[in-house]
Formats: sequence, C-alpha cells, structure tokens
Amino acid sequence: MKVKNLNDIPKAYDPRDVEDKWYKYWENNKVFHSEVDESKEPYTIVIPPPNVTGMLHLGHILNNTLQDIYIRYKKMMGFNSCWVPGTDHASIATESKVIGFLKEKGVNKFDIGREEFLKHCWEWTEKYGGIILKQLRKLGASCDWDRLRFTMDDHYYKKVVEAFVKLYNEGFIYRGYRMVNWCPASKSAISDEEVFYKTQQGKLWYFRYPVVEGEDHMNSYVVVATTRPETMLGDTAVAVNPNDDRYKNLIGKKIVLPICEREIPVIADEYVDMEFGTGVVKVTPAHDINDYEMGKRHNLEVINIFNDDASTNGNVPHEFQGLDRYEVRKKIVARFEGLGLIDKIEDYTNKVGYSQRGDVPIEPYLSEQWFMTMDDLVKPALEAVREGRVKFYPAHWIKTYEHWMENIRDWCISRQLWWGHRIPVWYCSNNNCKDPIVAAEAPNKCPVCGSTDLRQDEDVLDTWASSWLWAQDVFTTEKEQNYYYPTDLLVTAPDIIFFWVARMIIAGMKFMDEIPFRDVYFTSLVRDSQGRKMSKSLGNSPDPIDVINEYGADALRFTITYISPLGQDVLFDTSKCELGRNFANKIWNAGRFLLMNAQDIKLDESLKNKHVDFADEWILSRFQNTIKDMHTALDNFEVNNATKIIYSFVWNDYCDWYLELIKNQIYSEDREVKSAVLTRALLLFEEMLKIVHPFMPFITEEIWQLIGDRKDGDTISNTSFPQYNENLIKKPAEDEIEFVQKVVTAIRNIRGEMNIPPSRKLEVFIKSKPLSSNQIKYISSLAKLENLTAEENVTKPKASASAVVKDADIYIPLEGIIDLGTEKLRLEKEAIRLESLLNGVGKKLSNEKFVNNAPAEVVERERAKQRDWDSSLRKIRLLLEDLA
RNA sequence: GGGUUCUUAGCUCAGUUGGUUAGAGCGUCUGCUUGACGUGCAGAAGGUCAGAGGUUCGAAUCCUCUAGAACCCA
Repeated sequence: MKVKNLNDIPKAYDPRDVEDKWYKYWENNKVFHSEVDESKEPYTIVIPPPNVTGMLHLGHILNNTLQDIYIRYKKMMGFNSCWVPGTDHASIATESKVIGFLKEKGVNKFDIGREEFLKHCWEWTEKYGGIILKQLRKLGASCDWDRLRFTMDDHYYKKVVEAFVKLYNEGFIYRGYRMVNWCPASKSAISDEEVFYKTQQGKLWYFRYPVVEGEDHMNSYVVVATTRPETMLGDTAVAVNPNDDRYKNLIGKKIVLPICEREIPVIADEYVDMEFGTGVVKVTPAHDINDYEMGKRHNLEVINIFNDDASTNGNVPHEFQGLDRYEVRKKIVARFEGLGLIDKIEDYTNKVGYSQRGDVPIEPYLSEQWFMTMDDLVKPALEAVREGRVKFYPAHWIKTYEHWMENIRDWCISRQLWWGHRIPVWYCSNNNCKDPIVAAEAPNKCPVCGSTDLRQDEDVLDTWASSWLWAQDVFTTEKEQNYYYPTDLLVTAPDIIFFWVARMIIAGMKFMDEIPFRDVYFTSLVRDSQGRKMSKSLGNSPDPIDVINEYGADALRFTITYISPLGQDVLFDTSKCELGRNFANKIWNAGRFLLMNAQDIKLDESLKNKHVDFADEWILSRFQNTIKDMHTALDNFEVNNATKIIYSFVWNDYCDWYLELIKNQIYSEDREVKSAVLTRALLLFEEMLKIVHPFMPFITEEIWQLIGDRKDGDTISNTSFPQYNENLIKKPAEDEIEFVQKVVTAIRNIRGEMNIPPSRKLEVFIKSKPLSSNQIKYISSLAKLENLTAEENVTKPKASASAVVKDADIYIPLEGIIDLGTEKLRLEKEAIRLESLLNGVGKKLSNEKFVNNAPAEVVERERAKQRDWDSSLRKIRLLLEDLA
C-alpha cells in the first residue's frame, strides 16, 4: 500500500476535469467491453434505445444511472456485465423533423421522392445521432460501445423484415380496409397508444334535422346533438335507442339531411345512449369508430368527406370543398343558423384525441392498412408475467399489463411514412395476380405470371414493430445470442409498458420461445419542483448537461437516485444536486484527511491488526451490516434505499464518529500506532469507495487512484465488491460505542443548552461501573473534557448540570455558569418524556391479552424498556430533588 | 364510466412481512476561525402519520367508507 505524494490537494472537490479524464481512461482501456466467456455468468442489459436524434433529458438521466449502477455493481460482484447501447430510428419523430427542416428550404418530400428524402434522413441521423451518445458518456454510463446498435443497421433491419414475413406466413398479419387513428399532420395512421387525450372546452351543437312525414311534407324535425358539426356532411343515418319511447314512431322514417339534401334513414340501435343529448344521434360511419360499427350493423352507406390532411374532399357540396375541418365547422354552423336549424348550443367539456407526434386532433379515418392479430400472440407473454418469469418492479404494473393484454386489439403496423423498415410486400402490376408477394428479399419476378413489373408497398412499419426485437437482435451471432439472451434487467419508463415492454415480451416468446428479460424496473417520472411534468413549452426542464457542468455527474447521479423511490414520481430541482455535491465533497475530504496524514509515514498492512480496540471493531461491524443492507436493497430494486445506506455509513459512521474517534491515534507520537491506525482507516476507506463506486464512479476512481500504487489500466471498476463477513459483526463493540455516543451527545447537549463554547474544557464525573481507559479517552476527546472521572462511588458536585445515560449518571460541575432554572427545565422535560413513555409501556404490560398473545420476545423487549426508563426516571427525579 | 397509485415534520420524501422512543435531506433557530471538509462541525425546535369507522392484545402499516391529488384505460 502506497499513497501518492500530494503537494497540493484542493480543499474542495472539483469534478470537472476529473470526470472527463476517467471516462476517456475507461474507454481507452475498454473497461466496459464484454466478450462471451462461458466461465462467467453474464449480466446483461439492453438500453432502451433513445431517439437517434434526441437529446438527453432528466428521465434519461435517472433511467441510465440506474442501469449503470446495476451494470457496475454486478460486474464487481463477479458477473460478466454487458450493457448494450444503441438508438432508435424513431420513424415518425425523425421524419417530422426532416420534413420541417426541408420545409424551411422550401422543399416538399413528395417533390424530391423517396430515395432523395431518405438521403436527407440519413444525413440528419449522422449529424445529430451522436449527441445523445456523447451525453451518456458525460453521465458515466458504462456501455459497451463496441456493441453500439441502431434499429436501421443492416443486421437488425433484416431481422425486422424476417419477423414480418414469418408472421405473415403464419397468418398473424393481414391487410385490411379499416378505421384507424389518422394523424392529418403526418398523413399517417398511428396506433392507439400514440393517441393522447386532451380535455377541451368545446360546444355541443343541437341541430334540427327535418323529418319526411309523408310525401314532401316536412312539418317536423328531430334534434341531434353533436360535438363535430362538420361531420354532418358525411351523415348517412340518424339513430335512436329502440327502447326509447320518445322516438319509437320515428324508426324507419326518413330524414332530409340539411345542406346535402339527401334522404337518410332513422335506425334503431342499442348503442345509442338515451341520456346523452336528445337521445337522437347522427351517424357518420366514415368518421367515427362507433358510427362505423353501427354502419356495418345496418348496412349504411359510408361517405368519406375528408382528404388525408383532414380537408374536405369532393364528396361534399361544392362550396364546402377543399376546406380545413375547422373552417368547415364554422361554415356549417353559420349555414344552420341561416336556415334556422340550430336548436341550441351548450358548453361542453370533452376529451379530444390528439396525435402524440403531430400534436393535432386525430381523425378516425378509413384506409387500407396492415394489421397484426394479437389474440394468440399475447398468451405466452401474459403467462410469462403471471408466472413470475418476468418480474415487474414495482409489481403493481402487472395489473396494468394484464388488463391491456386481455383487451388487446389488432395492431395497425403500417405507417404512411418513408423513414423506417419498408414493408416487405410487393404487388404485381398484372391485375390477375391478386395475392401480394411477401418476402424478406426483393423478388425479381412475379411467382404467378413471371412479370418483372413489381411495385413494393409504399408503407413502413410502426417503429415499435421494429424495436420489439431489440432485446434479442442486438446480438448478432447465434453464439452471442445464446450467451447473453435472455437479458437480465430492463429499466424503462412506465409510459411505454404497452408500446415496448409488452411487445418485447410478446416478440421474445414468439421468436425465441424465451422471455427477453427477467426483471423490469419501471422508473419514476421526473417532474419539476411544483410537481409538473417536464416539458419544453413550460421551460421547466433543465438541461442535464448544464447540471453536470455545475455539480458534476456523480452529484447528479447520486441525487437523482437518492430522491427517486421505487414506484413514485420524483420532484426534481437543480438545487437538490447540492446533496450529491456535498456528499462528494465529504468523501473527498475524508480521503484528503487520510492522505495528508499518511504523507510522512509508512503504511504497513502487517500492522493492520495491531493496536486495535472496540472502535475498530465497531466500524467494521457497521460496515458488514452496510454491505448486507445494500445487497438487500439492490436485490429488491430499492435503489434509493441503497443510496441512503451508503450516505449514512459514509457520513455518519465513518466520518462523524470513526474518523473523530481515531484522531488521537492519528496524532500519536508512537509511529507504529499512527501507521497501524492509518493503514486500517485507509483499507476500510478503499472498501468504502468500492461500495460507492456504482453510484459515483468518477470521484471513487479518482480517489482510489490516489490512495494506492496503481498501474496503468488499473481501475476500481475491476475490483471486487466487498464481501460480507459475519465474523466481523461485533455486538459488544457496537454497544460500547453506543454508550460513548450517548454520553458524548448528552454532554454536548448540556453545552448547547448552557451556552458553553467548545473552547471551554469541562470536567465531568460519571457515576457508573468503571469505564475502560479507551472509553474515557474517547469520551474526553469527543466531548472536549479536561478531566473525566468514572467510578461507582462518585457523588454529585454542587452546582452541576446532569444527565442520565442508561445506568450512568453524568455530572458536570458548572459553578458560576449554571443557570439553575435552565437545568431544572431540562430535567423536567426529560422526566415528562420518560413518564409518557412509561405510561405507554405500562398500559401494554398490564394488558393480560398483550402479555398472553404477543410473542415472548416482544413482551420481553417491552419489559426491558420499562426497566430502563423506570431506572432513568428515578435518577432524574433524584437529580431534581437535589436541585430544589 | 373502469383501473392503478398516493395523502407521514414548514418543503421533498423514507418507514420491507402489523410490535423500535415514527426517521432522512433541505429549510428554521442557537453556538463554533475544533490541526479533512462553512459544499463544514455541534446542539435544538418541529408530526393526534388526510378524516371516520372496523379487524387485532397491538395499526402509519390490514379492511371499509369519506375527502382530496396524480396517472392509465375507455
């Protein structure tokens, strides 16, 4: 053991240079690289691939810090840790950005065509794709960068296409003309999960529709209520509930649809809610999912009134054509007003579906799409979670998962976009060849007629229909896949439980016949200090890189895990990083203290068991418990608990007490004593750095390098996590220290209450059984005493303040300083406290049912408490009498 | 409308299967140029665990209801 010679160790830890330096060092030495090694058990995590052109936000920080903690921890526990990084092509998100970029230059994607447009996408990807990966390095993420993957990599692309072909051949994929959620901004179908609902203050318009009573007699009308007046142009019926007595006579009659002047029937359907509006609803099969179903039941005409950008098409009267849907709405309402056909208008709050990507209201829209039938695919995936082969943390997400899986609908997997995995389907130009050609490789000719005039489907796959293979196909050889798959842990946000987690499990069971991961950790949602979601528009989302530059990555990592309980949202504020920064500084200074004192002395590991006393036993005992508690916390994914365990050991046990206790020996004239104690303190400090390392990799590496004689390439990352050693648990030493701590605290308390400055040394008498010389030494030094007498026959000096710790009376003579009133108040307060405690325990113990029913050890514990408190109370009362 | 979760100190939160004197960080108050650290040290104040009922010898913890908040699904 050899400490580096340090001429100038800064007083405050500055992470800036340190962090970049060590990240480069780790990368250069390929510390994070993993290879198949059958002699070791793998521990594998695949990163939830961020959008390739995305930027790091605080959610990523939390998520990736957690992954890094497990990767580093497991590595130090002897596993072959492998963290596969990568990015997602994010079909619709990236395409929208590129379209926006081209638009600024006055270019439209349809003008330049598919190939040219994709070139721009790749350029965009190359230009911005590296940013988030660099940012992950700033965070200290120990990804195996040699395994960097992208969802559009050749190998991965091929796998996605092959999966499509396989599912098609097995009958899981079909093409159909269906109603889908249509995003008019991106002019593409989107999935149910990409629709979010906004509560909006809208109106409910009550329209009068004239009823055809007899031949050409229109002397009455029905009133229909609608939130979307413009869709009346596509109405093909009016519906009432068959049980609604008010309207029974209407059923079967005809309505003349205003403006369009077409006759439509009144139908009866159970779907109609008699309570809503007037109980009569207009039916627009082309633009409402429920109306569409009703239309199928009643064989209604389906009139599509919109183009793919939600402007009106040629199916509406000429004057309304080619207008945006909200323009049309205004005009329709105005026209109804003009015709005197508005019954009333009410304010109405409803939820409107918006496209997550385009942030415009979605349009239920009929179109030709590719679908995957899910019913049979979900079964094994559902079982895997139910049977606990895949575990969720927190477990309550299982219910959400089950509910979704049980109510799953066919998945629309085609998107009218260009950036992504193009659907591997070709159509022959020969009208006689009806069947599409579905193949992983582009066919040369039509297998039926031999024509070479083939046209590939224009659409690409939903991004999630590619990323669902992530856990299995980031491994590119069979050997690797066999070794690393199934992976061990997935850390992700709960908002993609359906999009991604569920679908990955489905894909794993389908294509690998095996779960994709054993544990799924759902992270907290990071909110601002007022509990609002982080959002760009609110401007309440700090740039993590700024935070890192201000506080250090270690500080940010430690803080965000410290404040993120499993299963709860976390309220983040940049200033909270002071917690982590201060903690880093504390570790730094503890190290600095040891290093400074070790400069002029030879450390010698053979001395480590010499001049040992109960303080040494105590701190090692505490350390064992700390290790044990950390394993428990990490095994249960209670990462915030783990950080708290570390924090309290390092700060409270090691720094506040242990280092203070050993200062006498550190300053000892006896060089062997000094060497022995410093050797021990540094050895433990090094072990302590190891348990902190997964959480704060940079500072621990920095100090680890300073406190030992390291060779190039050495890293704390490659050391072993300290092993729990039951033999080092020493209850007697813990009790002895506890007594010392209580006595010291009691004396400090008196100092505080009596306003006695620390510079004034005190004389103290303790009435107790004799204390060991070490105990006396420690108490004297920590409580700043000039003399301490501890004997059984001590009598209380006049004018002294006093306290009771266990069986011991503590007397501090304070002639001339003591304020008897203050002292009396102190003791009375203590007496009242003890009385109320005794009252509580007394009630318990006098309750026969408690004594009879409670476990013996619980009862015994209560009895012991009663004895202790009772004896303390007696002593306090005597002291009070003495004062009076 | 259905589901999930939450309500503990001024603030943000811990509190594992019911049994500790209900804890931490921040903030507040008091003292400290103590030979690692003021990004620090020492001490203190502060909680009828949202409310009501129930189960139990015993409830912050389990059950029911009420009030409030958040999220998901329809």
